Order: sequence, then C-alpha cells, then structure tokens
Amino acid sequence: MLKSKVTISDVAKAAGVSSSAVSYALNDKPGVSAATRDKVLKVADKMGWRPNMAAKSLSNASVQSIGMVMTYDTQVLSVETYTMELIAGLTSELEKEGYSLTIRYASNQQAEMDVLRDWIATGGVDGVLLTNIELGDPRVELFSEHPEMPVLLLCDSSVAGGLTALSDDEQSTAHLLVDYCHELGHQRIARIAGPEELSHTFIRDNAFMEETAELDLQYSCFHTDYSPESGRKCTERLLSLPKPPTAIIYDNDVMAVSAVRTAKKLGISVPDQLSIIAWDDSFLCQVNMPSITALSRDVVARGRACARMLLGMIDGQDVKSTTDAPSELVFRDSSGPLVG
Amino acid sequence: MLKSKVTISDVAKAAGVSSSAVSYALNDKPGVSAATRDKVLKVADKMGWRPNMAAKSLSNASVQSIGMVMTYDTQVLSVETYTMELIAGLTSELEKEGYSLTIRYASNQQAEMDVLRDWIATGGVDGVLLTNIELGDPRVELFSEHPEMPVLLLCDSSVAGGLTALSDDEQSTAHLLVDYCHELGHQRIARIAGPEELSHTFIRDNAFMEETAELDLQYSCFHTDYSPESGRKCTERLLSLPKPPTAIIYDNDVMAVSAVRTAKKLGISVPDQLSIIAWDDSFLCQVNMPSITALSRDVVARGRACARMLLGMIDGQDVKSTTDAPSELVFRDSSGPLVG
DNA sequence: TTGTAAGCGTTATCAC
DNA sequence: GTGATAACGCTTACAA
Repeated sequence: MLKSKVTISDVAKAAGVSSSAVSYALNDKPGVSAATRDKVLKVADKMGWRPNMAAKSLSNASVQSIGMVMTYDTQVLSVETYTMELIAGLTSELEKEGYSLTIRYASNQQAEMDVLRDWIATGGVDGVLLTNIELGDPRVELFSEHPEMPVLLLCDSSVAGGLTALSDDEQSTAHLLVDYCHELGHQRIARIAGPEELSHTFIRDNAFMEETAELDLQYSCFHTDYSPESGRKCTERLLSLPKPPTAIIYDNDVMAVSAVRTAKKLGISVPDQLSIIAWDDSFLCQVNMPSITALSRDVVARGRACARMLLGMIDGQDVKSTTDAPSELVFRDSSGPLVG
Repeated sequence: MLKSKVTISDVAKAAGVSSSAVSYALNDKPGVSAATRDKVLKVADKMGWRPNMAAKSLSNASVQSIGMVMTYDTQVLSVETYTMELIAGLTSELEKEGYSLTIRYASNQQAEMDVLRDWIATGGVDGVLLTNIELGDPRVELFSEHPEMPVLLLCDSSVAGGLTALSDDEQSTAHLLVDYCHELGHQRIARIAGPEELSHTFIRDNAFMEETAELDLQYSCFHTDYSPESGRKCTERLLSLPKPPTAIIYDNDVMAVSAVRTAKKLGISVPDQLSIIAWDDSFLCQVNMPSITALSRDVVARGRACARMLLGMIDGQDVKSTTDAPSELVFRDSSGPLVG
C-alpha cells in the first residue's frame, strides 16, 4: 500500500512555500518568482520527487500514455514482425515525451470495442492507434462520435471516414509492382492477398485491377488469412490452372516463402517459370534460397511517425492525414523474365 | 478536457442512494443490502458508468497494469518474434482481470533504471516483468530494495538474487542437446552463443561445459550479439579450424539459418558433414532448406504464465519461483550422423 | 443498512 | 508573486 512517496506538499513544506507554488515551479509555469522556482526545483530534486501520474490524470485528465489494442491471434504473431517493429518505433518516440504505450488484448471485435469505449469514457489513454481497419469498421464510427479522443488510423484515408490517417501509397506501389512484372514480360500475373475484410487489401485489390487493366494484363486474385497454409493452397490452385500465372505477388513474406516451396514441389522453377514477389520484406526474404524480391518498408520509422502524429494531436495541433513514401522494391533472385 | 463521464455520485444521485453505497455495490463488497445493490447496478449499467482508473489508482494505489521496459535495438526486434509472443501471452492473460500492459522504451541501462525507479516511486504500474537479466544486473538490486513492488524475472533463479523468477531448465536442455549430438556420433561440438553478459548465456555456458566434459567431448564456444552477421563470422571461424566441429548449436534461429548459408558457401554439406541445431524454433527453421532441427518453446504460454504469477503477487500471494518444462527438440533435416 | 466526510496527489481558481 | 482552497472520482473509515 505504501510507496516511497514524496508529494508536492512534502516539497512545499521543505521549501517553505505553498503547494501551488511548487506545482507552478515544477511545471515551468508562470506564477512564481525565479528565486522560489530555483529553490523549489532544488529541493524537489534533492527529495527525489516524482510526479504521480494517477493524481495528475485525475486533476487534468492526461495519463501520458497512448493506447493500442492487440487482436492478432497468436499464430500470426509468432511469424510476423510488423507489430513488434511498430511498437518499437512507437515506444522509442513516445519515450522522448515521457509517454508510455498501453496495450490491451481483445480476442474479438466486440471485446476491442469495449476496450475502446472504456478508454473514451474514462480517458484511460490520451490517444489511440488503430490498425487493421476493415471496411465499414465500427471503430471509425465510434471515434467519429468522439472527436475529443485523439486517434490515428493506419489505413488509406479513403476509408478513414474523415479521421486522421497515416497511409501507405498503395496505388503507387501497385503501379510499381505491375510495371515491374510487365517489363519482365509477364502477361498473366496473380496476387495472393490478405483477408478481404481488411481495408488495405481492398485498396490494393482496386489498385491492382486498375493497373493490370491499363497494361492489358491478365490478373487473378485470391484472398487468404495470411497464413503459410492458406498461401500454399492458393498457390497450388493457381499453378494447376490450364494457363497459370507466371508471376505471383504475395501480400506478406511468409506466404511468399511458402510459395517457393510449393513451386519446387510442383517442379516449377523460380524464377525461370515463375516469379515470386513479397509485399513486405524481412529476414525471411533475404535468407531464403532463392532470396525473394520484396517490397521494403521501414516499419519502425512508421511507428515513430505514428507517435509524433498522435503526440501532436494530443497537443491540440491540427494534424493532417499523411501518406508514407512509396515502398521500395528490393530486387532478388525470385523474380525475373520468363525463360523457355 | 471533457469526457463522457458518468461518476459514482451521478449514479448515486440517480439511484437515490449515497456514493459509498454505490461504491460498495459496484465493487461487490459488503455494506449494502441486496435490494440497493441490484438497484445501483441496474442504474449504473443504464447510465453507462465506467470506473475511472486515475481516481481508483489515486485512492487505492492500483493502476491495473503491469509494466515492461523494451530495450532491444530495433535491428534485433525486426528479426525475432520472442518478445512479441511474450507480449501476446501476457496481454491475453492480463485481459481476463482487466489489466493492461504498459510498455516503455529505454535506449540503455541507465534509462531503464530511471523508468523502473519511477514506477517504484510513484506506483506507475502494479508489477514489473524483467527480461534479459545480466550478471550483477542492477535491476535485481533495485527490486530487492523495494519488496513492495511485485516483480518477476525471466531468468535462472540462481541469478535472481532471491526475487521471484520463471526459469528455463537450461541444464536439462543442455543435457538433451549434448546427448543428442553424442548419440549421433559427434565428438567435436561447438556452440555459437548469445551475449556473454546475459545471465542465461552464462547458465548455458556452464551447463554445456559440464555436459560435454561428462561425455568427454571436445567443446568450443563463441559469443555473439545474436545477429546473423556475427553468427556468420563465428561459423566461418569455427569451420576454418584444422579440426572443425561437426555439430554446432546456435543460441537463436536466425544465426542457425545464416549458418546453413555459410556452410553451403564453404562447400560443407549439412547435415552429412555438419549438424546445425537452433536454440529456439520458428517459422524460419521450419521452412529453411534444409529445415533446421530446433528447440521448441511455447513462448506465448510462458507469457501467460508470467501474467498469472504477477497477478498472484499483486494479489498478495506468496508466488514461488518456477522452472518451465524442458524444451522439446524438434528433429529436422539439418542434423544427423556424420557421413563419410 | 445507510450516509457523511476525509483522504489520495495534482492542478487551477481564487483572494490576498 | 503568493498561499489557501476547491475540484478531479473513488475508497473507506466512521457516524447515524
């Protein structure tokens, strides 16, 4: 129950001033003379005073923390590093302002909504980061109704419902990928995408259809749950077509790696007969044999950007939606022109 | 500044009772009649009352959160999934009690100590999880001086300085590995270990020396920073020895994968001339060609166990240090008897 | 069984 | 420029 607590009034008593003077001094606010301020700061430091967040929150409603709800199932987590990198970037930037990251887990959408509503109702966090936005996502509506809670969405601004978003330039990226395949001479390209409900899958779907249509390429697309298993199934299905695609783009690295195995098993050589490209680079893509051509994004930097945007919003600034620089394509051994 | 707030006194007013009655009812404590309790609960529900954590913390010193400091550099994070799995396990179990996980970032040990001292001084979290314990780690001393703050260490109990620890059974695991190599007929085995400062590296070092000595095997060990780069360098160094080892154990999956590449480059065939084993299984080990024999641990389950232990300690229980079940060795294609 | 009131540590509004 | 004093929402003696 007891903690090594040095309160503002302890400091006030020791410095021989009032608690409000101490508060002003410690928060660098006007209302005290330079002399008392110095004295207070010295005493506070000597006594080892630390602000009590709970008290601070109660009085001015700021908990110095931003919130994030984890919903991924553990299976996916053990395989992908995106969330971890995002967290690393977020926390490293938040730390500069003494903010922390509050993580809660939700096993389903209902549970996540409960957590978010709770945060909104009680001010449990100063701002919220929302990822994996779906089409018609109830979270968008929820935060639209509560403009008092700063929120940043990691999704295309077209699905953010007017809320602030940090987006990927999916259109440019799709253009880059399709162009690359086209230049290599591929006429039939396919994409093994993520879950259809995810808004960024939707955005990519549209972008791909547009880009392939423009170049008059044949394009097919299957949706998966991102798992290597479902990736394998879709790959097999595609490759057993009478006229199979000669280039396949995978919405994550894991499926791309598993696709290389599948192709090998089916006796299809990569990249001579089939080009494989991963959306999202990783160590996996680098060390695979053959190494896998992949889109590289700096997720840690993106996490930092998220933190800065959220801190800005909490600070009352009018933070605008932004689009990240388009991803870079790292050319490796899994893609190339058709041979034979 | 304003939030959709329904306070206890709002509920009290609406239900026509006192605020203390509401508090008792809402917390399921004695002091109110069943009738008023029912009425209060109904009214509170209708009004959408939510507990305000800040106020709760201020009054009873419980913030419903456990803390963890991230120190890993971003490079390592993007490659390993251990921390993410741990977080997933932690948060999923904490959620059951309505607890959240508070993460802060520290770029060095000094910064981490500051965060921890802050948490201790202000009660910023109800408990702390400590990972990557080093020999003579100052954090152990810090928490020894503050028994009021529940803390759980992820390390061998021999280095926990009397604090509660959740350990791996490194001794049994070392035994398992050395035995396995011995049975395959290997006489010279090596280990590419993690950083020497880490206590679990130290524990493993000792265990390996013991086990290999017992079986009269030749054993050498290099220490790395866990990166594929340093793993590669050590592997090259070992393999260029006049009498190189015929089995190498790597302290993580990434280095093992990179070792397979290195061996291939040097014209050494795996597993015929060299067995490679990874300490920590992952998707990487599964899909690598050849697939890599690895020690499998259920990190998510470990995260859950951590949460339960910490919640127990917060609850005032006398939680004892525990040792996890020994890891399981998953036999794959990177290990086998010497051929030729 | 109830209600009243005193804290918890901080910020903010007052008089002085 | 300064120091009381009232919030903030909740818990918990203590009194009724």
